[in-house]
Amino acid sequence: MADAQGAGKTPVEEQISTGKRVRADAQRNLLAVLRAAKDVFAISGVDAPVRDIAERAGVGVGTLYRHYPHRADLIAAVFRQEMDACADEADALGASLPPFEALSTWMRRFVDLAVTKQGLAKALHSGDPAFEGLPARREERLMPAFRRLFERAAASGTIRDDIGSDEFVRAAASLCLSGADTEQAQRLVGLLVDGLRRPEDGREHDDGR
Amino acid sequence: MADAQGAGKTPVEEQISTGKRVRADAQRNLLAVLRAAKDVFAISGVDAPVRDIAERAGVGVGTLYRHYPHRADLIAAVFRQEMDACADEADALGASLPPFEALSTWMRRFVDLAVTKQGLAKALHSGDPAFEGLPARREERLMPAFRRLFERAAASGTIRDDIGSDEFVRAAASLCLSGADTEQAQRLVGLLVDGLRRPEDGREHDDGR
DNA sequence: TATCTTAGTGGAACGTGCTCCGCTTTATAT
DNA sequence: ATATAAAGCGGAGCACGTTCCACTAAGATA
Repeated sequence: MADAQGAGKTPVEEQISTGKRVRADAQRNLLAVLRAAKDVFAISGVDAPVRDIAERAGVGVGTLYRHYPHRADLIAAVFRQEMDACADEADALGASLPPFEALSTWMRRFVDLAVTKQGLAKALHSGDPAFEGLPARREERLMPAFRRLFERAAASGTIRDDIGSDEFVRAAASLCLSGADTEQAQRLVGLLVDGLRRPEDGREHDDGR
Repeated sequence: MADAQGAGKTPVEEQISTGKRVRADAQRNLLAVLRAAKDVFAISGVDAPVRDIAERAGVGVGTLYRHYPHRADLIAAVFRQEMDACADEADALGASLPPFEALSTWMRRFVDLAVTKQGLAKALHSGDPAFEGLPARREERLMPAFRRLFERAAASGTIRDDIGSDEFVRAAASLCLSGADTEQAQRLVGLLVDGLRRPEDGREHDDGR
């Protein structure tokens, strides 16, 4: 049995970190497959034919299987990749936009990710070992990136101070995972974000009913 | 989508009970498929090719799919069938053998069933709606049949009175489901059954260490 | 630069699930 | 008994997953 490399490292990282020689074309192909898979999954869902992915990546199916022996490996790799990208973007937004705008912009990005995850939810809960590392990755990479954005907004005084970052993001996630499509989820989470914004001074609204 | 008929009724029962006309050949084929599936599952596991089952039953794959649109339907039907047969046998044994012998003989039969179920365990816990009715069936048909045997043995005074029927059968089941093969499970449950037998009068063994 | 070694490639080929539809068999009406 | 309707049958055919291995070309060696 091929060892499922799980969600801890990409195959390339794996190979590099274990000191093995990695051919340049192999790296290229790996990346092409990953990108193709991301697209195809988005278009046709995670049950899309392997051949479609291989074709889009411009490689043979054999190559695809070489890198990702099981479909779950590929799904995990794509998802991990997207989580990382989303986390990176949090930092980028934090460095380029004012606190509240960075947060609200990033939340839209997060919704995209979370809605996608919906389709993966069944797979995620299948107990497949390939998915084992994903929750940890979320906690260790995605959530901290989010918290930095949130806390910066909090420190700037532009958001309410009676909502915790964790409960906020959990609420957003549950909106996304409740069966809504992207449009609807964006709208609902948008409400949440608006609600988070601290009212303008002197125009506080009456939340005491 | 064809309606999964679940584990509540066999398709034939379904058709008869809904007053629909059922052709004789359809009934024959249905039974043949069920028997073939039982055999093939036993030989090759529940992932055996559909074609193998159809061939053994002497029907085309189309016929098989007509009766059991999803593999889970077939598995559920086979398993339900076996549970019922096992329950029926409890009553038959109860009517033809002395209390303790009836119980101990039936326990061997039960082990066969339970060990088989091991292979199905993953499928059972997959959440497939086809399996929904099975646990209920076990409680409503198999367990009562067992309890009748057990209580008859208890009433006849041939077994200890400090063990409940439920804990006893649960213990037996857990021995079967712990990864043992049939041989081993039979031996272990045999121990359990021997332990259940009330010691001969005047030759009580010292269980107080 | 020319040669060698072998990691890596790609796609033919095979096994399987599942569908589709022309044909067969059964049951009913006459 | 015969004709008619349709339930049911079976297996060819297609899509897909997965394996296998002859071939290609990247990188090491001299």
